[in-house]
Amino acid sequence: MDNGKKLTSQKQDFSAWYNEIVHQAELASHSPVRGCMVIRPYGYRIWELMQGSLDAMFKATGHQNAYFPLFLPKSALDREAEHVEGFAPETAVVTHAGGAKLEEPLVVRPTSEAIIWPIVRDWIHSYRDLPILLNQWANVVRWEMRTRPFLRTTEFLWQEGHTAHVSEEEAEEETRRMLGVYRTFMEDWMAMPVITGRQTDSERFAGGLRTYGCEALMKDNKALQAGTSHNLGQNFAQAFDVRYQTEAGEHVYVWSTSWGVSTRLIGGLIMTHGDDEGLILPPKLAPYQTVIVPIWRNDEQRGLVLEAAGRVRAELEAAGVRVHVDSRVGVNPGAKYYDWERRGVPIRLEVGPRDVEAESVMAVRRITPAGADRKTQVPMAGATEWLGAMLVSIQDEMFSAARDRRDAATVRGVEDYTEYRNLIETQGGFAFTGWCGDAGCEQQVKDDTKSTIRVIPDEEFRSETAPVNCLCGAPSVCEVVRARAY
RNA sequence: CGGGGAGUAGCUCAGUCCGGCAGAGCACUGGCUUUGGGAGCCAGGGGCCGCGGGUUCAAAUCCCGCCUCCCCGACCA
Repeated sequence: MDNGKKLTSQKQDFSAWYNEIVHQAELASHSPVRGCMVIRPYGYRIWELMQGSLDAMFKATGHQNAYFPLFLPKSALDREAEHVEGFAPETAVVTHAGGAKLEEPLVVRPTSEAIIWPIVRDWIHSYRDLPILLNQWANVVRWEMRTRPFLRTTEFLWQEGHTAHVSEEEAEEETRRMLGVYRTFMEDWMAMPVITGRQTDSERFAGGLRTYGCEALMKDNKALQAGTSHNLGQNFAQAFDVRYQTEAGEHVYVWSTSWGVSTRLIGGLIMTHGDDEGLILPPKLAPYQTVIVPIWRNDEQRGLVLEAAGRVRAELEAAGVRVHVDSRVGVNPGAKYYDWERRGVPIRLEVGPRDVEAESVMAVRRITPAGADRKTQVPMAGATEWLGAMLVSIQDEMFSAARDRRDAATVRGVEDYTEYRNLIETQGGFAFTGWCGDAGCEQQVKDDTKSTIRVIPDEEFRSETAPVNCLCGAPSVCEVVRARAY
């Protein structure tokens, strides 16, 4: 399963630590194709669990799944000027197919607005056809210069929501609603706290009106944009002539939105919770919420222990717990412990002859640091209730720990530029500062410190007293969150 | 595209300076003994030494050309 080596220290080289976890926890493999990734079954199972809960939330907010073509005619992408300018440098283009040169090149979708709206426009005639609330689970391709497993890959899996509305207010409401859905998912399922807010114009979706995002802070104090929600205004409706007839009989353009999260979230999960022993998964997204490791010395004990393990498993399964019995022969219990710790399983249950005798199981929580007293003896009779409650508790503890770490790495009220630069270069983290609103100033700080304005935070995240000045000394027009980011 | 590094077994690499049978650890296969924190012994399998050319009796090693990957920057969900 692995090469038996300890992980490197995350303090020394977070990037190497991250890559080792990805490989040792069997989440992904390198692809022979540049910058692409192979998601292995264990990693894909995490994605499936993410898909499941997100999809349920999309359905609960009235959305329906659909599927649209992988290829965009180049002319369609060209329809929205800012959109094509934003995405053209990173598109892959098919020029030949069927043994001949194509009359019109096809662009492998970097996002699907340019294929969805030319199609969906024919579904919309009247105000009674609106809103259109669609979601697509798909892969997209963006030819980025630099790639990292899950965080930035040439090809990635995601969901993209696309909606059309009768008014700007409705579109804005939808944009904000889905940002909220993302936040709920990230915090309640991933146990990853985020700051929500609006992006500055320089970070806005190409062709959109307003972009909102969720920003998380990784363990190395770098920010990760975990999801975005865009109010596209009428830009795409105009580009693709998507109109409807109002009650009064006028033909007017729809207001559209789009929003997406990707397999990048798996990277966020790793970098929010992992430690030197490997991955740590929140119970709600763990392929196995518990793994039972049977321990025996001879065939007789093996029979007894496996029988007891089987009973515990059956009871847990009946209670809806995702459980696995690691009954591999010829692998020592210790080796199994390391395997499942590396793969982030929240609770390990050990069942040996002594436990069978005492009618109990030995439970070990992944989030408790290695040490003498981390094992808890749990009576077999109440094991299912104990474990169910413990999974809930672990989910909460993980969120609290991540939020505390994020808050501890957050600084407010910095106005002096030297102090800011020093902060970013030494400890990193989120810095709440003022901003003059000038894009030139934003760019200057970026060039200078490699840090960017991550988000203009929503009200609940703002400081009690608004900053007076921007880092440049000019009066601040709004508070912003700055950080170095992935 | 600029700066640096590396291509040898599934993985991590040694061997290259100074040419002479293709190597180690881990992983894998079989056998026996083991199993409460990464088991031991024995026996095996596995190679286009990145690619092409050149020098030489002889090239992983020297020479020429090419390709690829990784790291740091510029781009980004």
